[in-house]
Amino acid sequence: MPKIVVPDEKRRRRRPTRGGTILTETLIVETALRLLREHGSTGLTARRLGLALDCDPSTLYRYFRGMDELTLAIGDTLIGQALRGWSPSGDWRHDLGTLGRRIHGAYVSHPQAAVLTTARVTGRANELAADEAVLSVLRHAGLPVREAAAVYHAFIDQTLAFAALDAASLALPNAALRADEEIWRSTYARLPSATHPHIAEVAPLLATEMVASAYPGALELLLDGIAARLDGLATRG
Amino acid sequence: MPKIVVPDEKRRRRRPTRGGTILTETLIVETALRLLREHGSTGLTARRLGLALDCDPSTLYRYFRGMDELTLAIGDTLIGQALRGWSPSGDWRHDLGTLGRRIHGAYVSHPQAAVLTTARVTGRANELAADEAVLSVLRHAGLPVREAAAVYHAFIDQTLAFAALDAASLALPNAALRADEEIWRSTYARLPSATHPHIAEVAPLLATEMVASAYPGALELLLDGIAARLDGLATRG
DNA sequence: TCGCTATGGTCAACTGCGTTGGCATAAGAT
DNA sequence: ATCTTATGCCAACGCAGTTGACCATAGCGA
Repeated sequence: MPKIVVPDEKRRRRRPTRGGTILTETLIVETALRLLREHGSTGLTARRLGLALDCDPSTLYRYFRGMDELTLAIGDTLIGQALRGWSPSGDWRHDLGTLGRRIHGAYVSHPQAAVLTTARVTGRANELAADEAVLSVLRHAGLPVREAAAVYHAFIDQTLAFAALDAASLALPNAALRADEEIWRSTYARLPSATHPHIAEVAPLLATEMVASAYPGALELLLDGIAARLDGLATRG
Repeated sequence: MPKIVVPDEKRRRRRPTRGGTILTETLIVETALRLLREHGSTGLTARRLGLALDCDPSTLYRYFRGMDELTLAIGDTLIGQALRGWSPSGDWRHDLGTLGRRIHGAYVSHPQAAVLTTARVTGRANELAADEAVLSVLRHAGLPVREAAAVYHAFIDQTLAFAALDAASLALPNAALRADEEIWRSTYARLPSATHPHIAEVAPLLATEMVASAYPGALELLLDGIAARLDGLATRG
């Protein structure tokens, strides 16, 4: 068994599969993303991936140590998509806002994949680049190391937390989604005001309110907080 | 197979299992919580649950339509634990803070279970009670219906989002946890300052910073925001 | 007290999952 | 042309959720 997995760059012999396709790490990841989109966050299986790539499932173990490592590669690809083409403008507020929205957006636009990876640390190239970018913006804005660390933590966790939550509800398997919608219709929308007066009162409003993400608002609040902290530093010394 | 599942209150004939235990919905849920704690968030299986309860896995289908419905019941139990013994003090800021910390705390104290349920709508009794409580606090604080709906959305999503993220990292399967820690040690802590200067600079700080949750701070920010909105309402009319 | 019936527990089986060890073969070096 | 070995394939293992058929018995009406 392949205890050793050859990294993509080091591969020399690219032998085509039974069906003629030539495998690549990126081809595998992209196909995995497609399967996730098509079949939901539990729909990525080694067998299905093998079928889609027209290769044996076990072949995948030549490229990744297991499904977990494939998951990490998928996560890093998402971060890569978020950063593609970005460069700092020099305005910290604008840059942080853009980074946050881009990362959140990349995850949310692949909700089924995001569910699998938001809470993981990949340590791969794109993740490192993103962290470096955020920290760089904070330091150039004038935050001392200690404050930069704290703010970095809040910023990245809030971004990932909302990404995870938003992605999770977008990515529910169809059955669960229908179940949740059904609960909304059959339970929340019909609650008698005798027992649940306040829910009954806002139910119609929530129907439109709850579909949008609360992230943009929360992000602005956070940026306000950072601005206040920077003001404090400037006036005090 | 049992298309019809008899709700717990309606059960009449409580026949003991092969091993003598008498099944209950709550006994099943509590055993499930124990299994989740002991075996991680993927460690709850029908077979294992049957083993722990000394009954056949298929028996569980007499109580829940499937593992998904059991999951929802587990989620509602968590919310129930969060609210147990709580009653409003009348001070909206204190009450909202307490509700947020209790809900976040209940999920985080059962991280493996939280991972499965944070993004689900159960529509069961405890969830409804929690929603009603939050909305009630907001309305009594003086927020008009429309604002209450928006703030409710931000509040509950932020609480759940951080709960989901914090729980997810606490609940990683041991293998993944070790993998992530290893990445931290082998990659982040050793990044050369030539390529990633800002990460290298804060790496020692982050080691202590990243273990704590960013939720309490984020919650206070949100409460500040609500306070400001209430001030605006008071002075303007 | 007796029997009927529906509840609720059990058994065996199906499909699909990740993963592994052994094997075959073609790509690339010589 | 030949050799090595990287890389793909095959068969199999154990475990998952779920289902249908079967059976024991609790609790009811007589």
